[in-house]
Parts: sequence; structure tokens; C-alpha cells
Amino acid sequence: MASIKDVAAEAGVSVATVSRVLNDHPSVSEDARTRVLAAVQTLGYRPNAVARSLRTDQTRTLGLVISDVLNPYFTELARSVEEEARALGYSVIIGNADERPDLQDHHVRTLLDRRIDGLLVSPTDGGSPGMLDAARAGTPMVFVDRWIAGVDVPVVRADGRAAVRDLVAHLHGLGHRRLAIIAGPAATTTGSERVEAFREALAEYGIPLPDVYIGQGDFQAESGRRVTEGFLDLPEPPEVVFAADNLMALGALDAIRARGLRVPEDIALAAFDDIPWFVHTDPPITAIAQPTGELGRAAVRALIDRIEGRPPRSVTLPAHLVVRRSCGEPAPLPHSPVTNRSKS
Amino acid sequence: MASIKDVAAEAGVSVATVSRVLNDHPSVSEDARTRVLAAVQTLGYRPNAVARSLRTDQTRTLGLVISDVLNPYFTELARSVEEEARALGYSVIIGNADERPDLQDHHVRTLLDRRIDGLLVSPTDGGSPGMLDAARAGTPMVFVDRWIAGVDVPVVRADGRAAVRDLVAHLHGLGHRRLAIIAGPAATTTGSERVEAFREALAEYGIPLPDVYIGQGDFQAESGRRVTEGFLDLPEPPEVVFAADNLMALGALDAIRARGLRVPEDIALAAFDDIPWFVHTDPPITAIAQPTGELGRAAVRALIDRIEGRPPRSVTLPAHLVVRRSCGEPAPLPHSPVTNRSKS
DNA sequence: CTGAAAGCGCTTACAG
DNA sequence: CTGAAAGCGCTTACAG
Repeated sequence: MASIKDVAAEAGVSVATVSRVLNDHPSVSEDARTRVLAAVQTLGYRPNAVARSLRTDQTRTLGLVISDVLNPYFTELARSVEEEARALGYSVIIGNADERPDLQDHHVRTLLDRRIDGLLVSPTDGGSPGMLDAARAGTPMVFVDRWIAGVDVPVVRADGRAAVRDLVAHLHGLGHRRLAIIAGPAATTTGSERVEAFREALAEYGIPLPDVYIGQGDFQAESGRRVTEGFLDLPEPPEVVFAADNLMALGALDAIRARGLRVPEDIALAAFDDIPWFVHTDPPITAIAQPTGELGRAAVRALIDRIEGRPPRSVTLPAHLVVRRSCGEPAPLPHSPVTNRSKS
Repeated sequence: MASIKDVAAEAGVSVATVSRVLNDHPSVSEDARTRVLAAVQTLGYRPNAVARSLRTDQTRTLGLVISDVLNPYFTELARSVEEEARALGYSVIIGNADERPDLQDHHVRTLLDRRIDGLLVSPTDGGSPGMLDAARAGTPMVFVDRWIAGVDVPVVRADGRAAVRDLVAHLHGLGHRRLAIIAGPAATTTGSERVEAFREALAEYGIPLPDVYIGQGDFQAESGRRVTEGFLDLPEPPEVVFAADNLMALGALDAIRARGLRVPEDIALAAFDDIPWFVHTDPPITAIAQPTGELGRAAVRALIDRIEGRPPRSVTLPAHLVVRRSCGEPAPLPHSPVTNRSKS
């Protein structure tokens, strides 16, 4: 691979001059510029980003540590992050934590070792040691979607409270009174906040949220299945299951279907996070949609502000309810009346 | 951030010695080793990967350029790639081409500039200039899923021919005779191969594949919608639509539903690539499943073999048919008999 | 406008 | 076993 020395030799100038034309430095003669450019052409020269980074102490790279690449929500987030970063002249390296704190830590460390300029993270838990260290060490950092309290890092996220309230109103209007939730890990903000929002919304209707109706999931499909089975085994199973993310909703559907039950006739289902497939599931699933693309872009802007010395701002955007048929409305076709469980 | 010099000073040795203990070089006294390790501890020292890479001329990083992150198939592929790479001591940087040759080129260039040790690519088209250059320049490279003819690069992919034959047998057995396909870009191998496999399988039953039954898509949902609308507008619309990937199947469903038609009563649907949601769509979708995880792992192994000087091998794994209900079997419940289109 | 030189943080022959 | 020194490929004051 040709190096800057080769280009300098080919163009008959010093490496300093080559570097200057490559970096658009103003004081370069027109003659030198054209000769360097020609040499770059003939040699097919591309600057070594590793060397440049070592010298300038910046990589123009952002790290993004997400909780689960297999979750369409994060994959969409990742896409918008990369897009905005690219538009602003940065690359992004994604680390997938798979909802595992140890893996999250692995990626944070690796990313920091590579000297990324800043870190975007959606923490998997209360904060793995490596992440906390990074935050304390002053690494430019922004939390997206999930965040950690007590750490001085800007947060870009969606507020689902109003949407959850709308959801509960919708469910209440349909006559549902026994509502359960499949929660995410309590150590994660989206895990606990969604439960709290749900509890508060229920309280407005005088409906309690008993512990047996709070299933502990981990945002992955398998946990949705397990928790739902537990709900269905209850002496008084819930009429509605609200999954705190789309993957656990998938697991819930698996469990419900395995029992030969139907949605929404036997049990209603709603999910946090909307995905294109929810339109085509049987039945279409009522969900709370986040402005995912906006979140990703805002997070990148905040992080780059921080990196480039401008004051970063936290951003909170509203989520909204998308009503479909999985909770019982609008009066689904009354097919296959034989069910073994009925609403209260 | 502490550098190797700081550690050396703290431990009272030279930087060479620090480097040796960090790299497990045998000739270091026990005493020096413990002092260095202690210094590393107290300073929270982490080696600068950028400097190390510049010096050793290796980054222990693999580049993965995929066609579309929003496609669950690629996201699963990416996950298995990262997993296997991590197990073998490598990191991976993902570049998302969004099915755009120009973006693919951007990522290949950026990755090469970063001096990744090897490149895994699922080419978006016949080969963008940057990619071809890289292959010719001898960059360690392996094609996954899609490949480019005439380039001497190992290929790790699935062979869907047998599965497509099984699919056609299944469709023929259900009485379908007018079968259409939503193809991927002809410039991509999976785009053309799937059409050819389909055509050959149909030929075995004496069924032709007229041009009007070949819709040109680009592997993204919107094209599936557009092509399907075209099919439905035909004087003699097909009885079956086979989408060459899951995203175009999603678009097809959107289009079918927009017309108020039902699957499979009015039109059957099958897809290449299986995803968890296909179990829960209305109706569950018959699909051809690839051994995605295996492909990702095999591709990483081949690439690392190449990087580390061992002869890499191309790998072809079989895909298989997963029959569900979207093509008409097993005799779906006869609900809502009022349809405006019937089978031949 | 231009070049020689220092230096970013490492690793690794080389000499001892 | 250990350290001084060179060098990876760049960028950037500094001097001219």
C-alpha cells in the first residue's frame, strides 16, 4: 500500500506538502497541488486513517453500544445513528450487548481502546463498571433510549407516559380490568419506567397492578414466552398482557398460540415499540411507537456537540399509541367461538 | 489517558519492558512483571489500539459490509459474524449499504482506510469499483450470501435450489399454476439465482415463467409493494407470489391487504428467508429458511484463515422449506367466503 | 509557499 | 532479562 512518502517522491515534494494538499491547507502553490493530486491518482493513494488518528488524537468515529441487534427497534436506531453521523463526517462502530452487562462492558472497553471520539450507549443494566468509568473519565458520551441515573451524561429518549395513559384508556374503554405487564429488567430505565407509567395510568382508573401481574422479563423473546405462560397459569389470568418491548410481545404470542388461545378473544396483547410486522400479525398488534429515527439523529447531534466543544442538550420526544386490533377493537369478526377462557 | 510511558515510570522500568509484559513475552522477570501489572492497575492503563495497530500493521478487526441492516436476515448474519469473530479475537465493524452501490463503496473505502485486516461482503450489485479494487489489490476478502462472478474470492452462501424445488412441488400440489416471483436486483447473485431456481423448478412441471410474472424488486419492502400491485393489475393475475426476500414479502402483504384481498384464499404468498414473525402473520407464511448463523460463522472462519495465511475454503450450505399456511395448506378455516377473486 | 524535524503510542530487533 | 533506539504513517509548529 502506497504511503505518503511514495506520493511525495512521485510528486517531487516533501511529505509535509502532500499532507497539506490532502488536508486542504491554504498555503500550497497551485503547481504543488496539481502534482500531488496527480501522484495520488497514479498511486491510488489513500491516507492511513490509523496513522492519522494517532497523530491527531481523533478518530472521527463514534461508538454505539446497543442492547440487542436482533431487536428491530435498535436496528432502526442504529441505522439513523449511522446516517446522521455519516452526514456529519463521522463513522460509527456498533457494539451489540445482547442484553448482557459483560458483553456491554467488553464493547465499551474495546471501543475506548480504539479511541473513538464519543460513545452513544443504551445501557443494558444499572451500568457496567467499564461504562461508569468511561463516564467519570470524561469520555464524551450520550445515553440513548435507556439511561443511568446519577451519571452526568445527556440523555436522548422517548417519553412513553402519555402513550401508556392512552393505551390504558383504550383498554379500560374495552372493558378490560385485569391488566398485566411483561417488564424489562428493573435495572434498566425503560424496564422500570414502563411499569411505573402503567401503574400510574391504571391508578387513574382505580385499577391496581398486583405483583402477580408484573412479570419480570429481559426484553428478549424467550422471557416474554416464559412470563406469559406464568400469567396463563394463574388462577385468575389477566385479560390483557402489555409487553414492554416488541421481542417479548413475540414471545407472548408464541406462548398464547401454544395454548391454543386467541388474541384478543381470549387474551388481549399490546406492545411497547412498533414494528412494520405488527400490521400483519394475527391480529394486528396495538403498540406504542417511538420516534426512533429522530432519537438516533438527536443523539448523534448531542454527542457531536459534546465532542466539538458545544454544550450538548438532553432531548425527550413523545411516543404515541397506535391502536390496532389486538386488544379487541374495532369489534373483530366473531370467528371460532369455542374458547376455553372468557373475559370477566 | 495514561500512556505506556506513564506505566513505565510508575513501575520503574522501560517502556520496552512494559510492552513485553503486556504482550506476554516470555523473557520478563517475575519481579518486573508484578511491578508493571501493579502500575497498570493503579493507573487504569489501557493500551492504545491505534498506536499498536500502526506499529504492528494489524487491527484485529474485520469489516462486514451488508446490504441492509433493516433486513432481519442480515441482522442475524451480522450477529453471528460478530460472535464468531469475538471468539477468535477479532472485532467487527459493520457497514450498511442500504442496497446502494455508492454507499457500499463508501463503506468499503472507509473500512480499508481504517486498515481492517479483512473484509466480509455481501455485494449489493455487480461490484462497486472500490470493492473490485480491494479484491484485486489482494485485500483478504470473503463473500457471504451474495457474490460476484469472476473475482477470486471465497464464497460462503446457501444453496436454495432444492428448497425452491420443494416449494414449487408444494405449490403445484395445491393446484397453483400461475406462479409469479418478485426478484431481487439482477446484478446480485441472489437476485438472479432465485429466479433461475424458480424457473427451473417450474419447468419440471411444464409450467412457464412468463416475463409479466417476474417483477423486478430491490429486496426492500417498497419494491415488493409496487411489484405486487403490478401483478394484481394484470388481466390474469398470478395465483401465487413468491418474494425473493422477507422485506419484499412484507411489501407484498401491504399491497394485498390494501386491495382487501386475502392470503391464501385470493392469492398465495411465499418468501425466501424465514423470520420469527412469519409464525404469527395472518396467515403464517411459508418460507425458505437459510442456515444464517452457520453462514456467518463459516464466513468468519474462512476470512480469518485467509488473513492468517491458511487456505480459505468456500462453503455452500443448503436452505430448506418451511411450510406454513400462506399458500393454502393445510386447508385453512373457511372464514369470510366473500372474496372477489378465485383460484383457477 | 516549502521542507526538516519532532512526536503521537506503541513494538521489536539489537546489544548488552 | 533489560533498555535505548528505530520506525509504523501521518500532522504541524518552526524556520526560512
